[in-house]
Parts: sequence; C-alpha cells; structure tokens
Amino acid sequence: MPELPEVETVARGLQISVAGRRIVSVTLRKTDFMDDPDTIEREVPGTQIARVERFGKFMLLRLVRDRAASEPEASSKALLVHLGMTGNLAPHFAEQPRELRYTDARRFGRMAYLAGETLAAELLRFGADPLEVTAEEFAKRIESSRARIKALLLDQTVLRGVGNIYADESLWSAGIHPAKSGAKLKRKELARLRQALQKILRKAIQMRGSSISDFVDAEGQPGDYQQHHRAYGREGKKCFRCGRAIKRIIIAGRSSYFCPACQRAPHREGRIRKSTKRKGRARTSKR
DNA sequence: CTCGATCCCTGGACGC
DNA sequence: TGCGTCCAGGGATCGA
Repeated sequence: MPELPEVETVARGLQISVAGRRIVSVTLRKTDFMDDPDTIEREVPGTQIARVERFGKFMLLRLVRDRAASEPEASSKALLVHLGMTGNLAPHFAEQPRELRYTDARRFGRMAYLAGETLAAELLRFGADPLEVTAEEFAKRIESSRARIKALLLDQTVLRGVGNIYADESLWSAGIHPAKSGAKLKRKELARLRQALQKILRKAIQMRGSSISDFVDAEGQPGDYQQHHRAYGREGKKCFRCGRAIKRIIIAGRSSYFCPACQRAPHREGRIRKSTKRKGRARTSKR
C-alpha cells in the first residue's frame, strides 16, 4: 500500500538511478490499468527522463524530447505512475541494455502519459500536499466538510498522499476518533492533527516507508516504519499510551484502527440518519 | 451537491 | 497437502 512516504522513497531512488536516461523503447503487457496505452507506446519512446518527482501518491516522470538547445520545449510532458496496492517501478539490469520495469499483480495502479494543459488539469484535481499545507489551509479543508475525519484524510482531493496507514497513525497520535465529523473538530485539534501527520510522514520517509505487504523501494529494499505503527494493524493489542485494546471499525469502506480510550467516540454521530428518520422525512418536505 | 457503499483485482492467510 | 473462503485497499462509479 504505497502511500506518500513509500512513493517518496521510490521516487528518490528513481531520481538517482534513471533521471537523465533516454527511453529507447516501450514494451507493454497487460494494459487495463493504463489510461491510454496507444499514446504511451507512441509518445514515450525517444524521450529523456528529466527528473522523477512525487505528486501525492503518484510518481511523475518528467519527460523531455530531444531538440535543438535553442528551441524551447513546446509543452511539459510526464508519465504519471500510481503504484496502487502492489505496484512496483524499478530498474532491472539483467537484460540489454537495461529496463525500467513496472509490475503490479493486482493492477490497482495507474499509468498515463499526459502533456500540456491535460497534465496541468489532471494535477489540479488533487488537494494540498500534506507536508506543505499551512495550518490555516489544513483547517479550512477539514472543517468545511461534515464527512468523517478518516474519510477526509483519505480523500485525495482534500490532501494528496495520505492513505489508510498514515491516516490511522496520525489520528491515534492526535487523539482524535476516526468517525468524528471534520466540521466538529476544534482548531486546537486540527492543529494537533496536522502536526502529528507531518511528523509521522517525515519520520516514515526517513525510514523509507512501511513494508506491510510486499512493498519494496526502487532498489528492492523494504522500509522500516511498520515497526513504529501505533494503531494500524494492531487490533486487540495494547495501546502504547494507555494499555487499552486497540479496536477496528470500518469507515469509508476501510479498516480503521484506534484506541477507544485515547480517541473518544463522537457523541451522537454515525447513526444520526437512522434515529431521526421520521422527523427527517417531515423536515425535508419543508425545503 | 455531498456522502457513503460497492466493485475492481489477485495473492496470501487461514480453516478444515 | 490441497482446496475453498475471506480479506487487503485506492479510486471510479453509482445511488440516496
């Protein structure tokens, strides 16, 4: 489950190993995870990988085409790569001349060649980078929605790059229940949550990410941050802060791990619709 | 419009 | 040992 720290780790590795290299040819196998395989096959060969960046959970391979030094690049182009759950993008040295190979058993990933306006528009769909977002912007993005905070953290149009692991870890650290509505969070809680999220993401990047399924970086090495998980995957185990058993509930279709003592449940949330069904119907007719 | 549930896909864990 | 079942989850899509 590559999230921001894992993708950052892979992107940094690729920046070292393949930036500056020219792509001679492209060979496609299964293409159902690609936006437009024909375009990739047609446009990518002959380009040079200028650099490799992370954008949310995407890697952006910035491409440039051979041209005279005097003439400017017509438009920016990039290969967008999302690792999904099981994706891996890594150089292989066994074959000639050398390969940058993408593998993804489950094909939850995504690959797309985008340029110019199309590329710009695609990137605009995503929210703020969690490592760069200011306290004010973070607060505004969260408190403007009544959705549950866990769902908001996972929403890539709110913040780009946070997934299930780091959402649970930061909520545990900040002592906020995952089912709490974003709109109900106090500014103080929002400040704590942003601090926790950034601290955890930085630490995880330092440790080259979490390897909980089979994540390995571009050098084939696993990360170490899974040793620091305090909530994620710890159902029934003791909370590192208070000793109570960690619980698991489903929010936004995902497992959410939390401490029922350190992260107190919101007062009357989650089942509102059910308990006010009759009144609710009468009220809606007024509108 | 906003929010939540469902589905896609396959390998690994688990039970019998 | 082998087989069936369940679960993991990012994001698109659909429906309330």
